Amino acid sequence: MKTTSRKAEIIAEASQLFKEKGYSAVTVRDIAQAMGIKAASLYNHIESKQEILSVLILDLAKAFTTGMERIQKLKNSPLQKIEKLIELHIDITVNQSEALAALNNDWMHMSEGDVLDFVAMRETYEENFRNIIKDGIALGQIQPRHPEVILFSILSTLRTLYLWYQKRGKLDVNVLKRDMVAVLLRGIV
Amino acid sequence: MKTTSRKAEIIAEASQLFKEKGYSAVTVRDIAQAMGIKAASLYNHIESKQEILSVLILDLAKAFTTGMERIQKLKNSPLQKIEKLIELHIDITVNQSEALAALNNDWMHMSEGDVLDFVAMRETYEENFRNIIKDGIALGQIQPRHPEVILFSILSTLRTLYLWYQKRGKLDVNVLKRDMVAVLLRGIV
DNA sequence: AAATCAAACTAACAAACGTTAGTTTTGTAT
DNA sequence: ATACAAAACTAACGTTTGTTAGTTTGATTT
Repeated sequence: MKTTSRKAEIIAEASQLFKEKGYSAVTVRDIAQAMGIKAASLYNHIESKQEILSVLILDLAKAFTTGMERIQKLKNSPLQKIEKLIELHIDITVNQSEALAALNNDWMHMSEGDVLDFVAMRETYEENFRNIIKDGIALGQIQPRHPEVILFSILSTLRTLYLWYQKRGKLDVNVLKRDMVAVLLRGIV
Repeated sequence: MKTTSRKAEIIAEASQLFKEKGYSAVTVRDIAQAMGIKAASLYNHIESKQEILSVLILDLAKAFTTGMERIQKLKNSPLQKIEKLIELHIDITVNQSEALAALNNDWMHMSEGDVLDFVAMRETYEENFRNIIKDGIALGQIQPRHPEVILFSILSTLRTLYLWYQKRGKLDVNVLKRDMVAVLLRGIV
């Protein structure tokens, strides 16, 4: 009863190394050693080192896109949608912090075509997020500040959450969601 | 009348490349080409590729430490000190965005000793920031939420500001400061 | 017992890496 | 003109890189 394919194991092991040292500083021999095999053996399962990176990043990008599409369809207010988006990021962070590191730091090392796909998905995601913020401002639910500053402030916090979660003793996810929503939406004063 | 040393020019050029591709993906031949010289010629001015990275990161870390020490001595309230810290980060971002990228992403590629120095400086900085937040909570100036969540939320936004500043048409610095202070301290609702 | 198949292995490759040694060029001061 | 120092050059080095080719191992199926 094999539950995970060998390829998936390799990708999981590689993602941890990528998170620690970055894609370019990790060699295929590092990955092989972490698996307890020789470097050449990896190529029975993967096409290239770059393929590992692309699988990691593009799968995760799709998860964000899917989540955004689901939330957009809800009959909620803009503010409630932003709460859902914060929860989406936290859920993904908790389950995929290694892939998140690669997505944040190493996307430019994918093949040219994959980079184009990724950047397009990213821009669409940000555009959708920005529109929800603008809707909230139009409805008077959100303060009339530059939407770009609001978007950036929320997204940068959520995107680097993976660096803190785990270092600080893996806080309870529900407590984290509640506190993050409070701080990001209502400030600290 | 030489105004900048050749070494400083190399470090400036390298920092731009590091920002785009990361330290490990940039070769000394890349740096040399950007300077219009051969790779070996670099070594008339620098000791190693790693030295460039360490100069970039440790100089910047010292700027943060110095700024923190100056602000701590002020006779201001905790909230006013946090405002000053936000302004400190923005000033540094505007003037040194390339070095900030290296500090955020490539500090682990310095020599072992330099990494230890850097991590110690970083922890001290965060500890001082956290204490200011705690003072604000004790005084009732800041809402009684987990200080760690507040610290993380503010710092992660400020640390990744370099990714947005410039992409979004180089906003006016004073406008940026005002908006960032408003969003980070008073939220968006 | 024979055949199959996934997954490991050894050996080697050409290219790219950071760095060194020694030499030549270039501009400035004597 | 000569001397000097800064800064470039050519040539090469030993390693490490990602990857390929062909072979062996070990378990499962026929």
